[in-house]
Amino acid sequence: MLTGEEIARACVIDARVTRPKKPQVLAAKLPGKKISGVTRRGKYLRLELVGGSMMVIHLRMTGVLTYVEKGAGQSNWPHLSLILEFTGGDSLVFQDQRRFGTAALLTAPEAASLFGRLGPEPLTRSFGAVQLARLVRNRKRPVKSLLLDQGVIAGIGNIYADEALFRARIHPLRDAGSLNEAEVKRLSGAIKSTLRDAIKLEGSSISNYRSARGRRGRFQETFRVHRRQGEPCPGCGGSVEKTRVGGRGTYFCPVCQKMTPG
DNA sequence: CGTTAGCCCTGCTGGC
DNA sequence: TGCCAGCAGGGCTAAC
Repeated sequence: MLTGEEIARACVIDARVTRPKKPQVLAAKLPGKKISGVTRRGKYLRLELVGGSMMVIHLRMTGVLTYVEKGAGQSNWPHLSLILEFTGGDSLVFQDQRRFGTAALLTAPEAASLFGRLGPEPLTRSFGAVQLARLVRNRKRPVKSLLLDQGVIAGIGNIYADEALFRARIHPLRDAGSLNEAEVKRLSGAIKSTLRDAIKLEGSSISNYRSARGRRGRFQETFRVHRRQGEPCPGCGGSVEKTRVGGRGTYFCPVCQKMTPG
């Protein structure tokens, strides 16, 4: 249980994890801090600390956080980036194969500034067709790059954008502003159902992702188009195609996901 | 307002 | 079998 733990020591194993800030700051400032809560905003994991500051962790693609209980025994941890040791003897281990992940200690105003730049949370009750319609209105850019823009909607990654657009039967290159009312409604529902299903299956373990309890996710077993280039579309049996949108690999069914409104 | 390119990084894949 | 180029992607900056 992270909430209530007091940090005894912060060991930065790989200095790249704190970029662009200096790694010494964590080791100097974290000891003695108590965790008052654990929350998520977009793709950021937040350890809220008593006093208002915040430890903000972003796993990117290959980061893995593991909660290790006291007396769990020795374990070999490849790609170690950071270890937080708690006064009770438990610890939190951050591994990251590709070293893209980050951990930062932010003051309350710094955190407010970072999270204030993020768009709304798609899984909240207030997010729906009405709010999505406002976000796409007059936006002349591919709907997929809009979905990936964290300042527009928070938390949608490449996998989930592809899968949500397929579920909504919308071509990833459609101009966001060209979506009609029915399409906006389908897309808002598809975003929610895709994210909910992924959470239920504990995420997508394409390579090394593991939950905090060390388990692999299973959402990748249910991908309908993502990374399925050349395979049959589950909707029509046609061939799934691949293209690039905003520099990201993009998978879709050209039959089910039309460029024309409908 | 918007785009693309490049950077960061390492492990896997495919071609020869 | 072994080598090497290319790919994967989230967030950021720079250039346009």
